[in-house]
Amino acid sequence: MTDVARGKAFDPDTAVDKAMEVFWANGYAHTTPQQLVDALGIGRGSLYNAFTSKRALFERALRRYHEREAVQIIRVLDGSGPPRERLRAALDLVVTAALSDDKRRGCMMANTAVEFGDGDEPINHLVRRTFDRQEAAFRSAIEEGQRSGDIDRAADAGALAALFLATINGIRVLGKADPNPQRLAGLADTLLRSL
Amino acid sequence: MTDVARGKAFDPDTAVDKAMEVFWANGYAHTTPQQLVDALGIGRGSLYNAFTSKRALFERALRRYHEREAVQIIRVLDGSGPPRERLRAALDLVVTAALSDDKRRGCMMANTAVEFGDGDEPINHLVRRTFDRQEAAFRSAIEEGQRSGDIDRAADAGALAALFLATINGIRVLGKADPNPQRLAGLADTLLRSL
DNA sequence: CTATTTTTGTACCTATGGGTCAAGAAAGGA
DNA sequence: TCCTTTCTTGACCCATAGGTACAAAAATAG
Repeated sequence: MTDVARGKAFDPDTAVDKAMEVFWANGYAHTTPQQLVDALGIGRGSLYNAFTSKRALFERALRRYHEREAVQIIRVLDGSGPPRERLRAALDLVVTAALSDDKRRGCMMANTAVEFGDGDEPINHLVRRTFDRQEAAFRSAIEEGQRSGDIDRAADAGALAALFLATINGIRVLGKADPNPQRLAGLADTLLRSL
Repeated sequence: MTDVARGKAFDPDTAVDKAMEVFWANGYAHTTPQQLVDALGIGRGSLYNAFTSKRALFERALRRYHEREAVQIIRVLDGSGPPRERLRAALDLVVTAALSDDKRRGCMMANTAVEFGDGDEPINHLVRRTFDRQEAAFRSAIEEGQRSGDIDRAADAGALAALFLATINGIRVLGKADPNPQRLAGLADTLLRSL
């Protein structure tokens, strides 16, 4: 066998987590290599050696965000218990996040959607997938509620799911501008009442 | 009288309009002085002489956006005709904009809210004011509908207005990621049906 | 202990960002 | 006509962004 070489001194996985925090809080353009170096606690050379480029690291961070954060809402929706309550829990998750987010980071997916638009296909693709999945989860929960009779069967579950998706993203935007409980706290109720 | 000097060769008002387009399409961070120089058709020096800084020009551009674009929705809501129809027209305005926006510019207010968060008070203030006014306009229209009996009087007009505001901002975000008519076209209907 | 391979960190590099400035040009008054 | 004032322009400037190069260090199989 050929000789085995030195191993990494830092855990790349943890590093991606830290990078995620930085990008999440600052956005892509407003994040500098220096901030990443400081946050990850490794040298500049190691950073580029391990992650190739700022852009590539961002993509990994965004993917990580999807796995760690964006999926939470899906888990809640797919959970057990009455569908209506799951819908409420999902909305509450978003509202609570918006209100307790003192750094005003918002949602990294929404932030990225806004910052990149269609400017970068791989990234845009990730964002779309996240939105699509969340929408699908909303839809499943709504349809389940319809089957169990909790939710009006005449309603268009797909359309409602889209409305839920739009609303949570709206909450994220409003939270960025003004995390005002007066405005945000009642939204879950109001939206649920319309079912 | 003191001597009169050379007049400006360009119209600052028109220039702000042009700057608005650039910032709207690219965001603040992704806009370079060079792009502004090119778009305004004036020299670099003139630009800084007339507008002081990129930041200051952005603020003027954002203010202009408020006057020119963000107010449209308020005008529609404050207009005449049945309140429900005005609400629909306002929502349609946003949906149509999202779907026909081939540059994916989205809404400059929402974009700015996301890009800056609370990072810049004067700018954040502008964004908040726009949102507050739009929310108030939604509320007025809803209350008018309640008085005329078109809308359930038991509903909380303020809460509904917040939901409308969140929804239009959500539409803007979704439009950025994926201007998909399947998802967006029905939103106005769905939301109105909940009244 | 050594040969091999990979990591590490710092010094370095180039391009661009955002901004300033000096030298002329227009426009009216004396 | 010359003067004063303000505008215009392109050349210039500095700091930072984003990334590379390379010498030193470290880890492991033998």
